[in-house]
Amino acid sequence: MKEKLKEHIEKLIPITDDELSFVLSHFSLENYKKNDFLFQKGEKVKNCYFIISGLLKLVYDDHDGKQHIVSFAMEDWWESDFSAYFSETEAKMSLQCIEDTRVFSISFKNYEKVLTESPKMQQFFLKKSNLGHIASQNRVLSFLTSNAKERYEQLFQQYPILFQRVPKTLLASYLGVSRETLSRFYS
Amino acid sequence: MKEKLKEHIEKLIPITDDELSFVLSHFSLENYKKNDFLFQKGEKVKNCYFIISGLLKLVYDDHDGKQHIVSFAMEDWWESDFSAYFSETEAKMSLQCIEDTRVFSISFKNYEKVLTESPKMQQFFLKKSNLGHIASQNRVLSFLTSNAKERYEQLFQQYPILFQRVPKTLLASYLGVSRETLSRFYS
DNA sequence: TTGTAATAGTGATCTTTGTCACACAGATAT
DNA sequence: ATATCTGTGTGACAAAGATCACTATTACAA
Repeated sequence: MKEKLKEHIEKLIPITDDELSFVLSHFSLENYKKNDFLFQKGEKVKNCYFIISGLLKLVYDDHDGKQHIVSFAMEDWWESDFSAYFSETEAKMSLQCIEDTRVFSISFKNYEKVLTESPKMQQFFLKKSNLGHIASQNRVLSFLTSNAKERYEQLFQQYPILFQRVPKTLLASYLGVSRETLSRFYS
Repeated sequence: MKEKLKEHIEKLIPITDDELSFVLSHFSLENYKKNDFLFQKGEKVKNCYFIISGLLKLVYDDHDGKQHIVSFAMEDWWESDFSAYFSETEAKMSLQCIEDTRVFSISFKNYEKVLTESPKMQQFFLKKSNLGHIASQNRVLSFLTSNAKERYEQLFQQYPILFQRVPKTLLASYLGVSRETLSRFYS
């Protein structure tokens, strides 16, 4: 468990065991069951999560009650409603388990503490944030350059595992296409 | 000019004049004319830019030769092909002036130097990166939840100034809609 | 075990958006 | 001054995708 986070951090920044235990002391280990919410729309978002195992969806509910999946979060991902987390306000999205899930959770206060006391972790979070920004920009790009079928094929190439773990209906609402249209792409 | 960058930084992090001059010594002031490229697809991306005045487009050219606008960059914005900049590789996008433009430019080496020697600037860039990530995610969300006309209206609400400074053809390619369809939205 | 969700596939039809063709105005260069 | 390029609007038609209706299968809870 601790190893998982250590390996994850060391992909970007080398870190000693001492530093790691300092960092870990600011996280708490939490377990959730399928369909549990880590937070819901309208609630204050107190935590950011590192996913140790399991699978989640970050969902936006529009005015018609339709669900839109902003992202799937898997092992080794960080997830939250970052807008709400960093500004300590109410979530406009919900984070819900698709499978039983285990996470390390960090409060905003602790996040700030880790940042100020560990330059390495600040470097780590900066790199991580840059990568997140780039990933979102690439997703924008796929909406600009590709039609629904192409986006489906790109997703299949990038995360084939999702097609085994996630109902097609959810994939559709991640791709921005109706479930019927998605279904016709592979029939 | 220096004032502009100082005010910009201080929106997120207080900074002394000494720190500012240290930071500024790592930037260089550059001027470009309408249609000039700051970098083009395929070139190494050596710099990241803070825009003092003017207007730019970050463009992705697809295999059919169609242009897609990933973002417009205005006064007070930071822009680059961040994926290429941070990994010191070739641009997959181009950055081109829509108007005459004045920027502060910072090389990747200098960026890293500023980060390691100024904790405040590291804080600043972290916050900035988080905001960039959130903005991109919101753009994804608008593709998921809204049709072309709604996206057009959202853009008009958020950046009315663009509609005076940018040809409709470019707005269309930012919104992910054909120029003809865009034209029909307000006629 | 039986009834109820949730998931998935598919035909028919409607709506949105893209593409092609053309006209025209304004800017810019020679 | 005139030719050329850019930007824009619009009609006609084609294509992509959404919606609605119905069916079937599987998973799961009482």
